[in-house]
Amino acid sequence: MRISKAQAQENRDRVVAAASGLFRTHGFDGVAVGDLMKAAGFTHGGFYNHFASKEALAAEALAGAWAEMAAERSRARDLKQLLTRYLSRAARGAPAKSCPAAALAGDVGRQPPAVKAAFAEGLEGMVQSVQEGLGGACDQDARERAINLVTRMVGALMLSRAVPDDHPLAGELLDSTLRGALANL
Amino acid sequence: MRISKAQAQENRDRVVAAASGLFRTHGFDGVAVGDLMKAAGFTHGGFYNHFASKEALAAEALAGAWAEMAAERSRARDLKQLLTRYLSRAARGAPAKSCPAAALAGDVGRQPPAVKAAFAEGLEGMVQSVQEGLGGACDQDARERAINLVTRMVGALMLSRAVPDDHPLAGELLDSTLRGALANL
DNA sequence: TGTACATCAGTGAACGCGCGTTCACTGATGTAC
DNA sequence: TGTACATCAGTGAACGCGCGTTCACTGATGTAC
Repeated sequence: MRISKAQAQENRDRVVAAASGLFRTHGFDGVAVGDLMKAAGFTHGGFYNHFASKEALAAEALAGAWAEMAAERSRARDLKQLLTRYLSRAARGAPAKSCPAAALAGDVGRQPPAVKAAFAEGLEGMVQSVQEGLGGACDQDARERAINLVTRMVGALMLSRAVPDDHPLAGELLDSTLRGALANL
Repeated sequence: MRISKAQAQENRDRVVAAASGLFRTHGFDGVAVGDLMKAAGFTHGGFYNHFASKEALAAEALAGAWAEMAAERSRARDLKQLLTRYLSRAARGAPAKSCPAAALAGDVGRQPPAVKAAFAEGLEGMVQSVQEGLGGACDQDARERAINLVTRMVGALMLSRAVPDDHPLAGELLDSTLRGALANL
């Protein structure tokens, strides 16, 4: 049952979107090709009509997740609002919709070069947009400050998720990092 | 071919030690029970004489990795030396021997409670020993500063590993974070 | 514009493979007498 | 202290299962005339 080219493209996009969320929630190895296709509303067999491999989709889904994040960053009023949202309980509990770095950096470290490259590109975009939020200065110092902010954000969110929900550190990591980061703006 | 109790305990320790390194390098899902036993010099069948499940070993190996890290922390002259080593190229390239948080925080976020609890305990120890390194103050402010330092360290090392080896960010994340952290001591 | 045929997105069964775990077995160790 | 037997750490084959990927098939879409 062949469908129109436009429909096929839309279906493909649906798979990438589903993968973008599922990978962030369960990790690359925690989601099977069949799960991805089912989440998009299809059966697993058609997967290879669209993607060369699961790995190829991983790189694409990662890029898509970064694009989502970039859009959300540009919707933030200022850096303070961005940080407050980033280091929130809501973000901690919704990895599917939040930062790819905090959700997948560990996994990506063990992925093939294509995935690492997609990750690096998105991360570079995050650093640059944080740097812009810092006031627009483009010198070396501003970039260093941006990188310092990014490493704190990602580290705190990731560590908070690694700790049991009811452990004191779960909230403390978010709150202390937010306070510390805001104080340094 | 039964062996002595002392020997059995030593063998068990060898498996935990091997797991501690392999898990940090390849992630929990990246190492099979057979790989672990082979690395310790055994065949896979005997695994369940020592451990209830792979998950049980994961929690134990994580605790072991944290103990290793704690020992290394106490060998450092001061916080400056600790940070310099933590955020080094050598540490980036040797996950098997370096911080469990930077190597496994992502994985742990998707592991069962027992593993998360072991992780949290080790992380709390890291926070406390960094706080001690900050000068011994025990007030709330000192703890917050310690947490801010820990999130930066872990975030930077993890992100650096997620980026291709030859990408500018790989070194930049380590260097900028180190400079920024040292400036804030 | 209408017709005949090639294309190809989606289906679901099937593939080989590696995984975590179980099991019968071995034989030196530990123990009861 | 010596003997007989139970224990159990380690072996390697086997288990069921889920994975990524392949394949023959379907039938509406796209295209050539």
